[in-house]
Order: sequence, then structure tokens, then C-alpha cells
Amino acid sequence: MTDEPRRRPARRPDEPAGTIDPDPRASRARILDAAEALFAERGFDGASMRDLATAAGLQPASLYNHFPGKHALYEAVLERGIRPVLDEIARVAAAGVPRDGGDAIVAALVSHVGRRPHVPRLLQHEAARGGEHLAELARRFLRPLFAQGVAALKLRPDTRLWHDDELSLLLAAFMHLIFGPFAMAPLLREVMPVDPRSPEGIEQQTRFLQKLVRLLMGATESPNGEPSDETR
Amino acid sequence: MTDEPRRRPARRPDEPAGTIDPDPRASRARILDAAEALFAERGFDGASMRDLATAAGLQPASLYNHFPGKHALYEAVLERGIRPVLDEIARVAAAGVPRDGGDAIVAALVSHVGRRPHVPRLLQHEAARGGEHLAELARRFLRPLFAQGVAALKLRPDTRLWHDDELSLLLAAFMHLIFGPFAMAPLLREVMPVDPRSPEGIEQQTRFLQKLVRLLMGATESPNGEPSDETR
Amino acid sequence: MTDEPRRRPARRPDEPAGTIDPDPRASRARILDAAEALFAERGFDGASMRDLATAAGLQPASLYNHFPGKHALYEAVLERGIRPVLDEIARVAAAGVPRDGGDAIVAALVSHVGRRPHVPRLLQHEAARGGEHLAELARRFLRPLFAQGVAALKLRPDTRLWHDDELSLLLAAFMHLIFGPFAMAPLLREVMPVDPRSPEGIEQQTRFLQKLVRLLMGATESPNGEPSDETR
Amino acid sequence: MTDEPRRRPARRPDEPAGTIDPDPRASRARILDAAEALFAERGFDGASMRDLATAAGLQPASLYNHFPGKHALYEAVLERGIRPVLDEIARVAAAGVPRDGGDAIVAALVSHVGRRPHVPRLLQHEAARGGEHLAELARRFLRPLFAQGVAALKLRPDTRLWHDDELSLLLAAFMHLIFGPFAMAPLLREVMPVDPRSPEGIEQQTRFLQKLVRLLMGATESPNGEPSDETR
DNA sequence: GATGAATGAGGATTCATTCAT
DNA sequence: AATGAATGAATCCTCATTCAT
Repeated sequence: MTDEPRRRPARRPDEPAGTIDPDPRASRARILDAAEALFAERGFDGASMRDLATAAGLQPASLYNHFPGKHALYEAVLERGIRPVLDEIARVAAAGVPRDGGDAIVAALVSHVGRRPHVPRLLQHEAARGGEHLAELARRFLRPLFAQGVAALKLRPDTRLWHDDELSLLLAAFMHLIFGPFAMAPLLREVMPVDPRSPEGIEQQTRFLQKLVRLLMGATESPNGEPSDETR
Repeated sequence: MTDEPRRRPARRPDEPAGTIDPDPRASRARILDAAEALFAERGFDGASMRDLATAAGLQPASLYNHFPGKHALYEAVLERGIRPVLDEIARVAAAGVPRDGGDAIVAALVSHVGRRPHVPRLLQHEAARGGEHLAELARRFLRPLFAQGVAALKLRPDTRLWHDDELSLLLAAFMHLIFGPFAMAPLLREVMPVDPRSPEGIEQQTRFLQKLVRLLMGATESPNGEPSDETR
Repeated sequence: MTDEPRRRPARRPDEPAGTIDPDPRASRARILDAAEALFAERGFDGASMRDLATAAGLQPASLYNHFPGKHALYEAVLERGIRPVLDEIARVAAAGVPRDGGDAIVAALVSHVGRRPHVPRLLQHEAARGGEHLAELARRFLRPLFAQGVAALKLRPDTRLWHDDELSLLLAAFMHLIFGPFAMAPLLREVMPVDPRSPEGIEQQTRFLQKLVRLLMGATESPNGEPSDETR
Repeated sequence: MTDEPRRRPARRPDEPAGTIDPDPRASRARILDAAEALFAERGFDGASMRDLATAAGLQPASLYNHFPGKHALYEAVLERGIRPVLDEIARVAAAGVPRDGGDAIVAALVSHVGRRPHVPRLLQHEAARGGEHLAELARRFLRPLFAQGVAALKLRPDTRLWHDDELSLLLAAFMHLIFGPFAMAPLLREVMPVDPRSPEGIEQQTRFLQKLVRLLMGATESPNGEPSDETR
């Protein structure tokens, strides 16, 4: 059920309540880690405070010393999980037109997301639901991102294949291609030879997407996809 | 909360309980419809029997006259929702190599999924979770599908761009490209000009994917994507 | 703790759940009775749903089949408890000027309240708290009552002792004199020979208040307080 | 929620925790003040340690540096609040028969209680509940008081209107008349022109009760109630 | 003296389910 | 086929309290 290892062994039952935490600062982080995994796995409704607490090595009541409630915890998880990913995307998008036709960008994104494999699942749960959280995240992150991304694409010489009004579709497609394999990893594992979240999976995915992007961009060089050495 | 209209107007309060249903046969279907929408929106845990019943115009207890329990209802929804989609995919995949490079296939798939916009969300919820249900569905549907799909792709002359061991990635990518826009529709609505589930959205999406597929397949003709008239 | 006898013996543990209630209609009334007593005794916060349920011979969850929540139950108790008392007061106040100087009125009120000894305690709890409930009850019941009462007093020839602007104080004093002994009964029991809620207590109280009222109204006749035979 | 102003402004967030209190001695008093108000408003069960702490400008844990627990705090509040009132009553009762028929006594009591308007509410909550606390307070304070009061009344020439066995009822009535307006102040505010706790309210109440007492005692002089100048 | 973090017990409420009607 | 009433288990969260700092 809780496959996350609990970092902090349950206190011995005779030990008096309300006591020593070897590292009190870590509680918040431990909770967020545990919650990220559990929310990603089961969604907001499927993860109970009890399970979240257990996964963090605490009693349920203790969670409320760190977050005022389940929703707040969820939001903190979303924020901590999604923000850096979107930041990375923004950073990469802002970097301008690379010569390699995007190989580095793809590699950076896949690797970054691969290091945070819970995020796409979190996002997927939220996105499917149309929850209030995401409505706001959309406004705060995604909207500028899309604007920015579309602008960036317009400048590229190699997007001559695409109409201006196809660019947002193109961006969305990128998103699905990058997030999809992680979000659906549990399912794909049943059907594909490699787990997309494994190192091999990530490498494979990177090469595949680089090639795919090159095709979409009309690039003709390096058809075999010598991966720019940024794969990792 | 439940923005799905209840098809069956609440019975007048004076009307004696447990009585005539204007259309008794429809109950099961009404329940499945309501449940599909609700499960798609909130996932299994997020949809309560009470809400499901309300959305179907019934009391919770009445659901048990039609399904032995929540899980059974969920499975019925999955079955009814996912099976035809996979069948369609299978049918289309089995049709062999069309001359148009896949335009018809893309159009058929997008249009089919567009007519069942809840399914990708259902699938997404399940896929992210790695639930037991899907493990089985994967084995029953997806696995043969992938095998079959890969086999079909191998026969195509126009897949010369792809290594054999990239084909399953390619298939997965198709899946994400086709399901993604629907699964994330609530989010994308915030960020894109057209709702992907609207008729315009579907048409747009169709043309976009046709073009994209042509590029991926190395087709060179009709670069602007004269949509084969199967768009609908 | 729960001194209310549970009318419905706990079901035998082997008996399957969700079963026979000998008198389903009575549940609501049983709940209200139990709740009235418990709320009167412990106040809103002091009475737990669990205790309320136990006192009504139910499981806590079952209460929610009859009332949507604790507050609603509380309001129903207040409504059912307070309304008739205020109605009685209104009735009596509207009856106009009796010849006996008010003996009958006092007797009727005391006896009526004595038959609902929980109400003054409920009211006291609420009144002390300034709860939202009472703010509304005040507006709905008490305000008209006071207006009406003051008007009635103005017509009486025997209120010549009191200025017009003292009349509302006089009414409030009546209220305290009539409710006080019941509201503080648990305390007074420790300090007075008779429980004010007992039959003797009520009779005693009636005679005492009749005499007191006669004095306040400047009545001179029957100084010994031959109780009009309405004492009961 | 807590409309009582917190006397001690929240410490600046950067200020290190657990530090200098500008007035360390005052903590206990501040706690008692805050608790008196809160217990009066919500009763024992309705006031949480958290709210009490907040109202005192502290964290809940800090309360335990001053009181061993909630019950002890409650008892300290009761003691501090009720004792002086009862002492005043005792003092006044012991003063023997005044010439003015009781005007001074009434004025002193009303003014004293008016200066501690929380006490009647505290007492009311407790009295209605029959809590263990009050059972003891009753024994310690109220019982001697009643004995003493009855004895004093017996000596007065002007109680010739009342039988000996009516005297305890008379005393209780006094109690209700003096405490009632304060205890029910939140309610009465909705229904009467003046708040009984305001200076005008107290003055009004004093004059009213003096007149009333005079009538009850059969006094004939000064029928209009020239208030002895002890009103305040 | 003050606090943050921890906790067991209990708070109200929801849930999926059952059964007699 | 539909429902109201009932329920055990589980929900999120609050409570009073403790203890190391």
C-alpha cells in the first residue's frame, strides 16, 4: 500500500507521547515527499490523511502542525511539485533558438520531469478534474507559458512547417508527449518493455522525442538522432 | 458541483416513494451515463454513491438494484466506456495500410474519442493510479492492441523512418496525442482558444494530427494537409 | 451521564445492521426529546452527537437520516421547545386584563413552563451566548412579544404604579422570575428545600409569584394570596 | 469570532519565539481576563484552549505554565469571578436593616455586578448544567449566603408581608432579578432599548429594582423612587 | 516563561451498504 | 424497481495535553 519507505521508524510504543524528533526541520519536507507520492498515486480523494501521516512517519494529528488541512497540504504539494517543472520549461523556452533544432531542450525537459516523476501524475489527476486548484495554476503558470512558448516558436526559422494558429496545438502536443509517458507509467509498464521512469526508459524516451521533434520541425540533418550529450 | 444535468426530474415531493418510473428500462443506462461523467470528473474515490445516485435521479439505495456495489458499477462504466474505443482502435489498426498515409485513421479515431470525451479522463485517472482494474484491462485490451499495432506498423512502407524498437514508443505517443487533449480538456480550456471537445476543437485537432502524423511517417505529399474528407 | 432512559433497547449484537425499528415514525421525536434534554443539560458544545444518538437509542450516523447536522438538530430542538412557550406567553398576554390581577396568567405560565422544564435552560444557554440562533428567535418571537406585552400593560388600570418607560423592564423582570427558577434548578436544588421543577416546587412558585405580582401591581385585596384555583 | 480584543499585540514574526514579555507578571491576569470573557460567552465546552490562548496573546502550550489544565483554569476563573460578588452580597446582607428600605443594598449589588458583567453568564452556564464545579461552589458560598440572607430578612420589620417559608423564594427571586439582566444581556439587547450592561442600563436597572424592592417590602414612602445617591 | 512539534482521544460527518417496506 | 432508516467503518479535523528546546 504505502510503498514509500518511512524514513523515521515508528517510535517505540512505550516512549512517551509528544517527544523527540531527531530532525524537526525535516518533518515538513518528509510530509511533502510522502504526500507527493501518495497524491500522485491515488489522487486527492484517494489519499487519506491517515495514510499520508503514516507515510511520513507521523500520527495524523501531527500533520496539522505543519499544514492547516488536507487541501492546504495538497496545494503545497502541487506548488512545490509543479512550479519547478514549469519554471524549467519557461527557462528552456526562453533560451531562444538553439542550433541543434531542440535536442537539448527535449533532453533537459525529459530529464527534469524524469527526476520528478510524480508531477505529471499529480497534474494529470488535477487536469482531468478541472479542480479549482488547477484553474488557478493554469492562470499563474500555464497561460504565460503558452503565450511565451508560442512567441518563441514564431521566431524559429524551422517552424515554417506550421501555421501560426497551429502553434498552441503544437505546444499542447509537446506537453502530452513529455508528460504522458510519466503520467501513464503504471499502465504502460504493463504493455511496454521498459518502464518509462527508469533510466533506460528516460534515455530511450529522450532519443525518441528528439527524433520526433526534429521531424516535426522539418529538420533534415542528423536523421539518426545523435543525441546531443545533454541527454542527462 | 454536479454540472451534469440530471436527466430525470426530481419526483414531485407528494408523489409516493418507490413508485412508477416513466421509463423503467432506462434506469441502468441513466446510471451508467451519470456515473461515467462523475467518475471521469472526480475519479473513483471522488465520486460518492450519493452523488452518483443524485446525478441519476435516484436514491443511493436504488443503485443497488442495478449494480451489486460501487466497484461493480465502476467496472461497468469502464467496460462500457473503454471497450468500444479500443475496439475502434483495433478495427482501424487492423484495416491495414491505407494509401492516404493515415489521415482516415486519425480522423476516425479523433472523432470516435471526441464522441466519448469522458473515456480519456476515466482512463487517465485509472492509468495514473495503476489500479487493479486497469491492470486487467491492460492485459485484455491494450497488450494485444500494442502487439497488433506494432505488427501493422512494421508492414507499412512509410515507417521506414523508425526502428522496430521505436514502434511501441510511437504507438504510445499516438495514444497520448489522441487522448491527451481530451483528458486534459478542463485544463486546456483555460489556456487555449478552443475547447478540444467542441466540434471546432475536434476538427482542428484532426487536421493538426493528420499533418503531424504525415510528418512523422515521412510523407512528403500535400504538405498543407488537405484533410481527407473523413474529418467527421 | 445519560439519565434519559433509552426507549429502544440496543439491538442484539448479532442482529444484522440496518434493520427493524418497531416504530420508525417515532425516531425523529425520540431524537428531539433526547436532544432537548441533553442540550439543556450541557449546552450545544457539551452535548456530543454520540451522546445524543445514544440517548435516542441510535448510532450517531443514524441521526443524519433525520437532521442534516448538529446545528440543524439544535435549531429544531430550539424551535420545538421555545415556540410553544412563547406562543403560550403570547396567548396569555393577548387575553387582556383579567379581574384577578394576573393570578391566572401567572399560574398558566408557570405551569406551562414547568411542563417543559428544559426550555428555560436551553434558552439560558443560548441567551448567555448571544448565539446567532437566538438573535433570530429574538427577532421572530421575543420582539413582537415585548411590544405586545408592553401594549397590554399600558391598558391595565393597575399598572398606574409604573411609568411607561419602565414597562419593558417590568416584562423582562417577569421573564427572569418565571424562567430563572427552572433555568437554575440544578443549582437551586443544592440550596433550597424544594426542587423548583417538582410539583410542590411549581405550586409553591406559583403562589409566590402571584403574590409578588399582586404587590408589584399595587393590588390591595386578598393580601394573603388566596390562590385563584387555577394554580394547576 | 473572538471579539474580545487581544490585549497583547501579536509578537513580530521575526522576533524569536519564547522570549521577553513586556509585562511578564501580567500573563496570569491576562489569561484570567481572557478566559473569563470566553467562558462567559461560550461556556466551558465551547471555549477551547486554543481560543483561550489566542485571546490571551499566547500559544496554547504556554497556558500550562500558569495553570495545570483547563479545569483548573476554569475554576480559577469561577473563583476569581464569583467570590467577590458573593462576598459583596454577604457584606451587604450582613449590614443589617438599613433605613432606606434597601435602596443602598440594591444599588451596591447592581453596580457591583455591573462591573463584572461576565460573572452572571458564567454562573448561568454553570447553574443550568449542574456541573460539579457549582455543586461545590453552592456548598461553599451559596448555602451560607442563603442561610444568612434568610436570617437577615427575618429580622427586618418590613418583611412582615412574607411568610418565613417564602423567604428563600424571595432571595432566589432577588438573585434572578439582579443576575438575569446581565446573564441574558446578549438576548435582551435585541429586544430592549438599552443594553443592561451600559452605564444607562445599570442606572435604569438600579432605579427600577429599588422601586420594585420597595413594593415587595411593603414600603410606602418615596413612591416615585428618588434614587438614593448611591446609584453609582 | 514561551514555544513548536507531537500525540491519543474524541469531535462531527460521510461513506458504502443492507433490509423491510 | 425504489426508498427511508439504520449502521460500522472510515473520513477530516479539533482537543487538551506533553515535552524538549
